[in-house]
Amino acid sequence: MITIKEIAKQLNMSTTTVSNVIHGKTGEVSPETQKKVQDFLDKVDYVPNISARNLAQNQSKIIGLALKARADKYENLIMDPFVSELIGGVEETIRNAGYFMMLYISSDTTEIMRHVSTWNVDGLILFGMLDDDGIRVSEKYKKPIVCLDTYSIEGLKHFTNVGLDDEQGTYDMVNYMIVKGHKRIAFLSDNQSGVDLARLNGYKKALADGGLKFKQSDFLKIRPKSDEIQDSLEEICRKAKNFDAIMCVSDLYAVTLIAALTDRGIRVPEDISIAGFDDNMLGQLHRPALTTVHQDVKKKGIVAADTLLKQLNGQKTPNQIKLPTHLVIRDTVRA
Amino acid sequence: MITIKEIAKQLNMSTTTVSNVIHGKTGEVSPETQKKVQDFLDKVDYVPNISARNLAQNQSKIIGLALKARADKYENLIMDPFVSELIGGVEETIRNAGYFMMLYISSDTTEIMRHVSTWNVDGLILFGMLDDDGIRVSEKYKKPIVCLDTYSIEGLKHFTNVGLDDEQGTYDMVNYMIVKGHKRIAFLSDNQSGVDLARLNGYKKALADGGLKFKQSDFLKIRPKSDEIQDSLEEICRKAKNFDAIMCVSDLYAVTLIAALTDRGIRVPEDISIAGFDDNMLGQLHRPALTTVHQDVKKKGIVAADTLLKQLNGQKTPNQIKLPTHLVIRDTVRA
DNA sequence: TTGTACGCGTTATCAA
DNA sequence: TTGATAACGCGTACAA
Repeated sequence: MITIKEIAKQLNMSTTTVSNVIHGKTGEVSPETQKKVQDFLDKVDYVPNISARNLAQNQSKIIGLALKARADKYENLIMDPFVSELIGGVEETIRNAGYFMMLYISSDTTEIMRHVSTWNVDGLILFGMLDDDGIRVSEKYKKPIVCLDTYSIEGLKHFTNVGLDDEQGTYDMVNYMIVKGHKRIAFLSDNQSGVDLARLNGYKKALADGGLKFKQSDFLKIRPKSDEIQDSLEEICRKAKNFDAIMCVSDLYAVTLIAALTDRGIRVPEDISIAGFDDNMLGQLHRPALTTVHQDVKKKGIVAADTLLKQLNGQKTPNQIKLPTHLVIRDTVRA
Repeated sequence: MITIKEIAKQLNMSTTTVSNVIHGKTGEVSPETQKKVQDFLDKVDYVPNISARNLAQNQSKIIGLALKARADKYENLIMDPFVSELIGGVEETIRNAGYFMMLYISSDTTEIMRHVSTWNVDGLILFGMLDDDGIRVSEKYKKPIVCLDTYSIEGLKHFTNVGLDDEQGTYDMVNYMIVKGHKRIAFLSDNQSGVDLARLNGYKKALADGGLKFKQSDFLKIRPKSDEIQDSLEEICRKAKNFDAIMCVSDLYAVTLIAALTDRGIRVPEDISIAGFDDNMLGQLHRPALTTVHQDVKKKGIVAADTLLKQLNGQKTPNQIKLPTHLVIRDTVRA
């Protein structure tokens, strides 16, 4: 691990000169010395010490990707194909821009913020924030933040959010179900806030526009914790008799539900139609192939990272970026 | 971002004292001053600057998780449930031990090593290394390394490898197939080195022990690149007629294959039996549920991180750690 | 028990 | 065109 100081000593020159060559400030140094340094550099393959650089420049070249895990979903979070696709998109974009990515998963916002400030992280991508988190974050942290799939959180409103046209997505799908003759359509999710709420609203709107009435019992709540999910599915499958179709809030839940239904002799789509949301490999590899709402998760990650990079360069970015969705009609909704 | 220096100034004492209190060196400082500092600390919530600390101590508290992506599989790598489960296990363990995780994905070993040395990473978890990578890595990097699923790579032999009893896993499954009356059994994979080779060997051994002969044509090669996979599957499905069963090297491939077979009217397990390897959600949610070899991927990540942490504490660790596998008999191998 | 002073590797300022 | 030197924030040996 050779240092600039050491190089300067061996070459009988000052650290400034070496540093200038390293940073390509060609105007500041004569061609001869330039070459001399460059040759030496090639020989010893010098690697800068980022800690020292960070200290001197008060920046870190780190972008933090903080995933807030709901306690009841932690085990699922990292397994969800959604998350890994997202990470893939973000990591690639960040790396290509010469930044580094630090991944932090926690259910404790305070902990996340401590982590971020010790490392003097240059920018932050936040996923899974809700309720009062926003205020605490924006109090502590004064650098660029991009949120992902975050709806109207007080205190985060002045940050850019990269999201999806969730409402339109479920609207289109439920509308499609109605057109195909389904009347009793349920909605399945594990909560009613944020993204899930938006998708629920799209579903309700489609019902209303189709002349159907939404009843509280049309909302099916799934409890994803591993010690509750079986009971939860049992209950949902019992209620399934009352419906022609179920709009699920994610592909994961759709596929999980279909498996549970199949185990109980209820056929999809003959007995009941099921649709998902995400269009990930879970549904693509499923047979019958899952009818679902497509979103480009990797793109979401790329756009989020790109937006943050723009902010880091001092550019303004819009308050909301909504990526489109489209229907992927396959085989789990009866035609 | 308050600094120790600033705190010392405001409290009219030296930085040493403040630093001592922060590090709990209670013997060095009187109870009164201790309390005074502590109170102040709580009020301003001081966060240490890690860059400065790293520089002073020549360590980073960072553990690098480097995933080497084969160029032909990059898009699949991050989507594979295997990787996200692994990341989950590693991240959690590292975080609980007070370390930080830096994730780096690349197909270029040199790039990975540059990254690692700039950050002065304290320890490294390496996944997906092969061939000559090992030598280059161990030349550049003199700190603890733990490899994951790495077989006998020259130059990495003196590092601990956390792996699986891959050979036993496929042996057990193929043996089970034979017991159930299958005779013409193929093996499907995308390469024949490392983990895949070990699993192939287990398969061959089971064939031999069952009195069956292995022919070169029993190896089915799948090409996972998105522009080749369809052709590849077409070819494999054509060959499938010649077999009673196919042992797939992963659940992902097993499920992919079953979907392709189903699309062509070939039924599993009635017409052909399929087994996977991994036991991830892909197979669990599949119907018919996938018969597969179980491995605990999250545990693998945890063990790898734990092993590295031990080495960081100066403990010796064994050269090889092999986690067990066991059969999960479900519905895709005909009884 | 407390304080002073220096080093870690880099960048930046300013003088030569 | 080059070189001294100060700063970044922290830890620590050593002096008081």
